[in-house]
Amino acid sequence: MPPIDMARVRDKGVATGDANPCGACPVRPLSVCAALEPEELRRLVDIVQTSRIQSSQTIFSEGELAENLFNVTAGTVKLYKLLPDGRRQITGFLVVGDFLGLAMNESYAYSAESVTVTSLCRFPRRKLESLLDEFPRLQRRLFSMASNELAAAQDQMLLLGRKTAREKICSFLLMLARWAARRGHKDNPVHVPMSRADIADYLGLTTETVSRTFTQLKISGAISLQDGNRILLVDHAQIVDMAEGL
Amino acid sequence: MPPIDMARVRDKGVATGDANPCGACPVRPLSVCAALEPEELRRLVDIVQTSRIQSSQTIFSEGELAENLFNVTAGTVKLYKLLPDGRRQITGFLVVGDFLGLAMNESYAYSAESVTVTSLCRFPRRKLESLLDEFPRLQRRLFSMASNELAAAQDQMLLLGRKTAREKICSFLLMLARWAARRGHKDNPVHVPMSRADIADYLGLTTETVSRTFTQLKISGAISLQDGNRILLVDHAQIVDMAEGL
DNA sequence: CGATCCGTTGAGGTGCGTCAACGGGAGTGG
DNA sequence: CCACTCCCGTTGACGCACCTCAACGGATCG
Repeated sequence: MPPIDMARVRDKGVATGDANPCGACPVRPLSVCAALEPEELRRLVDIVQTSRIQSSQTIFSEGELAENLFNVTAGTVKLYKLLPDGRRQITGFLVVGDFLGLAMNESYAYSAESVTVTSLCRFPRRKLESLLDEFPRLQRRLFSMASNELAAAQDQMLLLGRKTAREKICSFLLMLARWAARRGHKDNPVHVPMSRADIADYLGLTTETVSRTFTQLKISGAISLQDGNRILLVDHAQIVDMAEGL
Repeated sequence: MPPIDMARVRDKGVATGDANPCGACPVRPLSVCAALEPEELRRLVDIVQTSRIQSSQTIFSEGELAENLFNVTAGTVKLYKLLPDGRRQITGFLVVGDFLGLAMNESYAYSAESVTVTSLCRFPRRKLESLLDEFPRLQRRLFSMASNELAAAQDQMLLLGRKTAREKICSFLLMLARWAARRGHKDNPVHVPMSRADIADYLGLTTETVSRTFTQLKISGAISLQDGNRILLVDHAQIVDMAEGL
């Protein structure tokens, strides 16, 4: 997972971007840049660089000086932290519309890596921060996103600390379905772009346990594993119940 | 744990507050209200009500309409979420200077309860939000606090998902020491205001495992359990290592 | 066609949960 | 003052959910 060559990212961004890439951006309603005034949007366009990266590319690493913030416009990104001996916890997946860099001071608090082919808008941090001072609306939007992230983080703590493997897997499937619905995709069967190892590190399990739990759910008739990394939620109500331990 | 009588809270607040309680507030540097202009501070005073509550009092419950936000000026508060069968995850402890209500939309995303005798500043949510629009500085401060909370949440996910019981306990002790240091208290021995049950529900363990792990650390010579809920960190460097799995 | 990666399955071990008992401190009432 | 209860922290015995280690098949790729 080599780090991204930022010069190349910038070049590709210029190459793929048109004069006003944000004006026609189809995912704007989902993003930070939703509900900005035309004037504000133009100022944002001035500092943004779009780019497209392959899967398994490191976007930045924990502890690095945080010079750029990103908005995900396509694909999936994972955030993770490592222990010295290599144990990994994935703290979140980002999909279209999510903002990358909410939790940081001077340095990134986690590493970020693309799971699939991914499109990003890159904002130099200094410039974005001065825009924040000029446009309270933008700051308000970011604060609101941070609040939502915090609420999601609390949910994840409940999952990690108190749920069983089966409850974790069911919660995870429902989260994927909600994401798909938000993007306007069909949410059943649900597409699972990440590997078993990524799922395990997100849920605090091992790949073996993830695999076995999927098999159990399949045998019990709750789900059906389809090709193309898709999972059919056969008994949706039962999965909802199992996600909460009922 | 009966809910607080808000009328009584308000009355006590009026009773204990003086004309400009914030101007002389000793914990202001730690709080949201740090670095506000005198004019801004005066506007904040207009909407704030201070109160003091006993331990084990419910401040609000998950799912309730979020009508008030709080600032903790003394004592300790715990935030938690419950599963239908009663399993509990404490998602965080708040100490002096912490803001209560960062993660919410219309409703509270978790329940809040006092651990010790606690002093609170209460802000009606609507009024605080309109102040946010007027004073970007205030909004900036809240956003910064939310960012820090998010980074802390990521750390907690790593702890819950990937650390062993001993690593969890050592991380917890170091967190308490950092809090004490921030407050200007001596950080060794460290004061532990919460029960074993609260520690367990914060770390994703049971009270028995918490107790056993403390005993192990005591036997190994890393810590010493003192009376008055205090724990002496005998070998601080070793505890730091153990917290990270080294 | 070997090499590598990924997902699955099996066998066996263990860290932590469960259940139970006990002691000390605090509050309560006689 | 004691007797009683309740709550909390500790300790022991035991069980199990999940981890560890290992093997295997299918897919992808040079």
